[in-house]
Amino acid sequence: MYLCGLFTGYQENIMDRKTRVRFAPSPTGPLHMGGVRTALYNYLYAKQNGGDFIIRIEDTDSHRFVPGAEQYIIEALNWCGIIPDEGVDSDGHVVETPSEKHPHAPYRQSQRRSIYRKYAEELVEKGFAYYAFDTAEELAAKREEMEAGKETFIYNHITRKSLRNSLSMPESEWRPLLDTHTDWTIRFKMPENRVVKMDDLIRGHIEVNTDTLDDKVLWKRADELPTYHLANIVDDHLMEITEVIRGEEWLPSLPLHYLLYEAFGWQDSRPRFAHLSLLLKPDGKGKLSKRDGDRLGFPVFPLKWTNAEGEVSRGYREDGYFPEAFVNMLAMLGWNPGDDRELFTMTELIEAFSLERVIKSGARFNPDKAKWYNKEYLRTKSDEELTELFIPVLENHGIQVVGCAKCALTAGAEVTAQGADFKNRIFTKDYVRRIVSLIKERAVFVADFWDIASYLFTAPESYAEKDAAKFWKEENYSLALKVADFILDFKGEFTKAALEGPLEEYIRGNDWPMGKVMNCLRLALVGASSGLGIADIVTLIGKDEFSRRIDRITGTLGSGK
RNA sequence: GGUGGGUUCGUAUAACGGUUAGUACUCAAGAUUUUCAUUCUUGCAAUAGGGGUUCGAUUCCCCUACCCACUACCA
Repeated sequence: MYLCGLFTGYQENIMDRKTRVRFAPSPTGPLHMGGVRTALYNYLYAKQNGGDFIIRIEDTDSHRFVPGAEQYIIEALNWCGIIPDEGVDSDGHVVETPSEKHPHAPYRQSQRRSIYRKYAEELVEKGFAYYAFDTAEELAAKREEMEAGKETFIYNHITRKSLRNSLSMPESEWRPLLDTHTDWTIRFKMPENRVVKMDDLIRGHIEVNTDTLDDKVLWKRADELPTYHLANIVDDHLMEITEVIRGEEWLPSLPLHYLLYEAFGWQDSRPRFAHLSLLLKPDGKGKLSKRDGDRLGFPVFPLKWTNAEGEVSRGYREDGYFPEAFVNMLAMLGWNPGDDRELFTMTELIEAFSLERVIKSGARFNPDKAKWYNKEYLRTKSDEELTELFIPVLENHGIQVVGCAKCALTAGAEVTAQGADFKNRIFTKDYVRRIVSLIKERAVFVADFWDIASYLFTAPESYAEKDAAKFWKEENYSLALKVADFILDFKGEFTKAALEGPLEEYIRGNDWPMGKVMNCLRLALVGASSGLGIADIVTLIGKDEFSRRIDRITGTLGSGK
């Protein structure tokens, strides 16, 4: 009866509370895409439940701090559209002083130092923890010694008696050490032979015997900082976190965390836990690492990162991925909506997400699928938007884009009716937009536009040998030149719609081989036997440029007629 | 080694204990097209192995194998 009452008390308590989840990264380097996924799932869960998504920086390891990592993490999440409700201000800085919107500041654990010591000592007073005076060297030696005898050293109820701590020594002996020594720790006194019963939102019921666990360090005197375990429980409690959604690597520490909540007397408000599986490398075995990205040619980080040694790691953003595509791809790696839908906006993800449908097993990352997502998102973008994105790419290739024909004049060029000045490499935005609308279905990234359509901005500099050998034959190009003349003499409106029909009629009417003739022209215009329809190309580049390209190829490849 | 978690086509995944085991990516073939690409159609391809429970197991239980994590005064 008593236990039953406790249980319902816990349930009611949790049910009444506003959903509050946190993403608590350690600023030890750039945020891995697996980390982004964890943040995303937290965010989706919070928003679905009308709750808060909180950022907390877990920088309790002073030795592993990496400058810039914190800012990187915030910027990466921001790029993904994962916007925190609490912990980070609108300028992207971690909040350091409490306010109405950020009542639990500071959100950086190194700035919450003073909070943790009293909690650690409370545990000692209650008998759930103790002071340990063994130096790191002593423990390492002990560990080595036991491993030599093929035994595993665990700091637990068996070994702690023979080690230097407040449990094995008389108080008169250890008490003074608290002042004279500066490298003692507070360790959790792991109970003997107790089965901890836990529930995970994704994995279900789990039981672990405490005899397999060790007395974890909770607080370090040397730097006056807690370890992850203590800081995490204290902060989650203080920040009123309702669900902890984190990586699988934390599952083994869950019993400790349960026991800590119990020791503090917080078991009734303990958050619920969900442990996410890891992201695995595309091939072979093991988890996804930066090396796999380098080896297989894809980013593992959301944003580009340069480390202290100057090594650069590519990012999804810099590689040309749309954040929506990246987020969508990540969401589907380990979760599915239960039906065949694959394309989701953030809003749709918030609606459809559920922890129940998160997959337990590790998910291999598939770079091909990531590209497919980008391709799908690329074609949903408007021509205007894509044009704006394409312009910087063009500029990198020495192409100038102007707003209109008049603007071209002020830029010292005169564009054709189509909006092109090939000599000065100046084109109107409208010209670019027409091209974008024609080629966007062929691309995965905006940067691909150049590879696909450079011939619409500059004449080909070389001609694909294989294609030339196949199509540039006397019987073909003599006919192609006649077709070129037909196009040049075309009196109707010079648009694809007007030209296409008559052009085809002309060739078929003469009973000429359509494929061969067209590819001859294409070779002259594109430099290869690929690309848009001839009518598209010529009406885009205009008669002058068309004629120039025909002349060039006859001199280059032809018999010099 | 110990503890915990996991295992459906190559990959991501679907399937109240009853399906010809579905879908997407990749790959291949075909159709369309003036080429390429797109698009469309088709195809290849999976329940790790062994025991149970059951009329019936991808689904529940056990064992084995394999994979992953943890086993730090790191998170």
